[in-house]
Amino acid sequence: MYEYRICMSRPQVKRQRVRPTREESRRKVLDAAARVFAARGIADATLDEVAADAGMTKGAIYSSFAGKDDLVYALMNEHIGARTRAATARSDDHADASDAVMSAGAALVEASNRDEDWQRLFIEFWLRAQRDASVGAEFAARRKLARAELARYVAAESERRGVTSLFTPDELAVTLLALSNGLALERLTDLASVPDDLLPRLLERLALPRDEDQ
Amino acid sequence: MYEYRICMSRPQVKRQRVRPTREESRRKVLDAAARVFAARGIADATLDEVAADAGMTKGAIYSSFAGKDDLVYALMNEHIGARTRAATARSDDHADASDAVMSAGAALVEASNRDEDWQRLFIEFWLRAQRDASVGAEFAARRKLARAELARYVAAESERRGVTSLFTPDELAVTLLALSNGLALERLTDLASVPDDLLPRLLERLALPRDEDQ
DNA sequence: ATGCTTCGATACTATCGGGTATCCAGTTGG
DNA sequence: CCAACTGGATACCCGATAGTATCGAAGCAT
Repeated sequence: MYEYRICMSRPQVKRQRVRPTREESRRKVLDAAARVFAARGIADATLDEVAADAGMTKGAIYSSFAGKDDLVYALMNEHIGARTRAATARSDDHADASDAVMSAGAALVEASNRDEDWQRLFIEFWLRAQRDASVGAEFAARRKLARAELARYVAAESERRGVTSLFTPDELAVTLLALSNGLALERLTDLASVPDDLLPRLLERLALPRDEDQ
Repeated sequence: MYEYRICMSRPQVKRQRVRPTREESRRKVLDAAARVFAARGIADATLDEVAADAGMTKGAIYSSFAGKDDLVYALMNEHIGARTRAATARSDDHADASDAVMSAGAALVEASNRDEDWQRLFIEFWLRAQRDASVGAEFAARRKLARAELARYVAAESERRGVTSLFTPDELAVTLLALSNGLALERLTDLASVPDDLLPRLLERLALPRDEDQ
């Protein structure tokens, strides 16, 4: 139980840290913020709550972040980054184009249903972006990137499979984002209003070409 | 210029009111609230601002409303009622089903683009409904009614025209709502991301049957 | 070791905004 | 014309919360 050696000779891992590094604290604060914001909403959550959830005090937050805004911003950047990465790195091992679209749609629905909290948070952040010009500009820029990336993916896939939709890749990309958010809005209002297979079926209808070319 | 008669004999319209009736005040407050909430958001707007915009003081608001919540609620009820009425009373004088869908979609886009403020307000109210259970229940109930009405309309139209979509009227209804909101979200983030003809074209593709029945 | 730096806790301030108590003046009924 | 009533103005309260000043303690470098 007693680690005499640590006291008697210089241990190889220096000595046990008592104070966490700034990065550790920053992480804890961010994680706590994610939880508290999700549970209570950004506007209603207080820094004291976030700090308490992180097992610290407000002082710790102000030590690592410029203020509440900065914290929110950092959190959103992280989340959006992660989501983008997850969305781009999906496998596509379906021979049939229809199957591929359906399964991609199903995966999207599942992901979206899994963290409803984040959906709400996203909407709240969107609202914030609408009211605050500087946040809005940054938000729009990031969103544009996400759209472009999605459009590129759609274009590559349809090229590869040799199918052409009625809609351009850009149009499909923005439609996908819109449907994803719009259906989530309805679903969070009333679970029963949006069947799980709706989005996949919509995507299939939209992404695939007419059966008979007109 | 001088209305002697009014002073010399009892006028038929009693005497000119100096103090407005409660209904008049209520109206002025509601109108002011619509403006101020639209401009600054519900959460950020203060009752003092609303009162000032109405040319009154906070006391007047508390004389006609139980509090800020009550005011917000009354305003939303009015707005949603008006919107629903406007949506249901639309004419349909297109022989071709495709034309009909496209023009209905175009009208919807135009209406949605016209009052962006209200779109934002709607989203903010949605968020409020998400956080507050009692508001949420009421909101969900109203939304359900709107969906059902829309679905009934879709069903009647497709019956009349003898076309059957891949999707049920209920599915089309919720999809329409979702697309409308989702695309508005994207458009308010970045005007250029959503061309005006996108929604009509999407609706046409979704509402009309396959060209060749599979 | 020693002194300088940094992290974070504590305690405080400032501000803001919803809500309320009170009072005055316009209205209405008799 | 007077008395009772009521809508609205004024001034206040009070809770909440973002932000800050300060200080002790932990760590790091020489």
